[in-house]
Amino acid sequence: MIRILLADDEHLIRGAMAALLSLEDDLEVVAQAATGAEAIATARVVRPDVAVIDLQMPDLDGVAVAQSLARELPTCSTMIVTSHGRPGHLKRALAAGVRGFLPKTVSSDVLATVVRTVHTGGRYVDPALAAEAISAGDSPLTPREADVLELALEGAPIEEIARRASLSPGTVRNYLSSAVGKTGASNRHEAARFARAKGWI
Amino acid sequence: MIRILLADDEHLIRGAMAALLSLEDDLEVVAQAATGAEAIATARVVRPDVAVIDLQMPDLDGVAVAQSLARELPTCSTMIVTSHGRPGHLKRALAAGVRGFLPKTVSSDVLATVVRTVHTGGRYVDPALAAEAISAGDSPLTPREADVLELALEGAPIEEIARRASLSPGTVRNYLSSAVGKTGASNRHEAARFARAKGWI
DNA sequence: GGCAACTCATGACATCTGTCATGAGGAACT
DNA sequence: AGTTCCTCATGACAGATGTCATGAGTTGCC
Repeated sequence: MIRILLADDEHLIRGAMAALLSLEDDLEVVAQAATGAEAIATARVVRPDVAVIDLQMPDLDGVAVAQSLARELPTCSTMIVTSHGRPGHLKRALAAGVRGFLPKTVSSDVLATVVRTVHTGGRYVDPALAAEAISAGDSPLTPREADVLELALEGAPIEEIARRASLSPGTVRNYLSSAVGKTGASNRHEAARFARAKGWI
Repeated sequence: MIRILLADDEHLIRGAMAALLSLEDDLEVVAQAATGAEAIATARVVRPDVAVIDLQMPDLDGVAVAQSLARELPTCSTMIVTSHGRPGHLKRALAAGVRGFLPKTVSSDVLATVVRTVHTGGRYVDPALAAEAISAGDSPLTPREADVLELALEGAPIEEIARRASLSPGTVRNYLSSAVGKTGASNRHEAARFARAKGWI
């Protein structure tokens, strides 16, 4: 019997996935959590075999949870399910020791199969997401460029970005100009959206 | 027995919700669809009592589906479930004749209850979403301002917005300037994000 | 008919942004 | 020690953008 921890902030989906997994004879959902913090706390107590974590949760993001779990419970395999598969997340997730990475568009059969796969030490990444990640390539942005571009995401004026990054406005413009060049965009807003889509920020 | 059509592009969630609803004695999921078009086509054939539609789907948006269903199958009550509850959608949905509007954070009990409620002619809107919609208020934007602002969402330069809206660049700047003033933003990108958050575009 | 609101446009002006040249300082690698 | 890259900064310039005044044409309402 594989003991599973399920974490997703959407009750409906969490409950539904629990119902699905419980239909399998060899799977058992032993705990559920609605936030990242709750997931970690619960995992410490119930020590599940496999943790199925939603990528986007109100507090901690799924990858952060995976990182904690990998450190605290090495025997627990973590897999992530997500609605919006952005390439950058996959890369971060694998680096955090995640063993499975799936979009929520997969069927329940696949979900159950992957739970078994990661439990026996295997890995599974959704082929479509993997292809996307490969085609997205590595980020050409320097760390600082990425920082600044991220602050530009919400549409703030340069003045504010400079304050929030503790940089001079001129420097901010230089980084943004460089980022715009690297992304092929025609202004920082387009560049920011592009970089976000590629998972670079 | 209430006959239900379920539409959601995420297999996992659709299958899971179907499993949950089927646990109820008086509910029966008679059809499932992964896209808006598919949902409409299927509904024409199976003529369900209640349609449970996801708001965001690859082709048609949930509200558009609801509109078609209301016209073609007046006996079928439509309800919408969604992950990201933006105020504007709720307003549009109610205008389209949707009888139930829920975030996916609700429990399965609530889902089943609401299915029964809309089937008997009642209405149900999640209280939190309703509150949000009220606090968002009515859009102060004129239709054209909203159009132009929407084109500005992706960060395109004015030149391109003008082409896509078939307007002169000067006119586009006027509309955007007006929209920026009304939203209290400091540039069109911030204004666009703000308006989107309020559900105005 | 008169009024108000919306749509579309032009021109002028100030400011904001994007681009480029340039340079100092630090870290990493050979 | 030399090279390369990143970080941070300044100054200058052109072009993009935001703001304002103004006006013509349309529609809907009283």
